[in-house]
Amino acid sequence: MKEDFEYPEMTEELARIAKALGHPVRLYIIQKLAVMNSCCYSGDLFEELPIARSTLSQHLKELKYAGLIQGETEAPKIKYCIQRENWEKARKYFKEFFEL
Amino acid sequence: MKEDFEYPEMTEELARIAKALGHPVRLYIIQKLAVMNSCCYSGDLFEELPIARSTLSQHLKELKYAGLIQGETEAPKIKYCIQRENWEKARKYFKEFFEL
DNA sequence: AAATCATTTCGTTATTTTGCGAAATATAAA
DNA sequence: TTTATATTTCGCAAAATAACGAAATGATTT
Repeated sequence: MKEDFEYPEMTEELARIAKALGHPVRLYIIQKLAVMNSCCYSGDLFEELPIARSTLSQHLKELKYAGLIQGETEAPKIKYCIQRENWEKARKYFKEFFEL
Repeated sequence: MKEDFEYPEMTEELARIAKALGHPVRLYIIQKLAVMNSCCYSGDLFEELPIARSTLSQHLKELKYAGLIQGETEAPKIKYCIQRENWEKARKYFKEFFEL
């Protein structure tokens, strides 16, 4: 019974998203990109945030891996924007989770 | 300028909450307690989840630390319920975050 | 007082995360 | 083709997380 336990539908996916949002730097970035509906370059964020470029890059990578953002080359920069499709899905999941 | 950087209001708190929700076991527990509006004992959860009691206890501790749940002694058991006040705050924060 | 029950804390191990600076990559400008 | 620009990857270290079983705790029943 406990061997073949499975989490209900959303649970694992929602946990993954929550985890990706579970760091101030990443939340800050998402806030900027999704909530304020803007795109930006790694360099822009570096100017604002008190962390090294490489650290920032790691966080961007994680958000990308989680599917929440996407990077579009605009050489020599990379323009990061929200990944609308997945973002909407995340919104929906959280909404369901919170008010159901 | 970057030395005295500060995250906007909610950011750190929301990140803390998101982090606490960022694990399937913890999300499952919250789902049970908050969404289904039920309380339960550690033992109940142990029966369902495929993890050791001690591991479960750790997760409960984290959720308690994050302020999302509270434990009320009902000896020799401990009845865990959602911490409504903080839960509503979390809801509000997420709501703001997601639809603003 | 001893045995039982529900749960937590402790000690340990393995893995992941967070952070940095240095070096690498890739493109554009000189 | 060299130089400059923007960003990432690499290699590393420190800290946090996740997991377990064994031992401890605290309350209740026998």
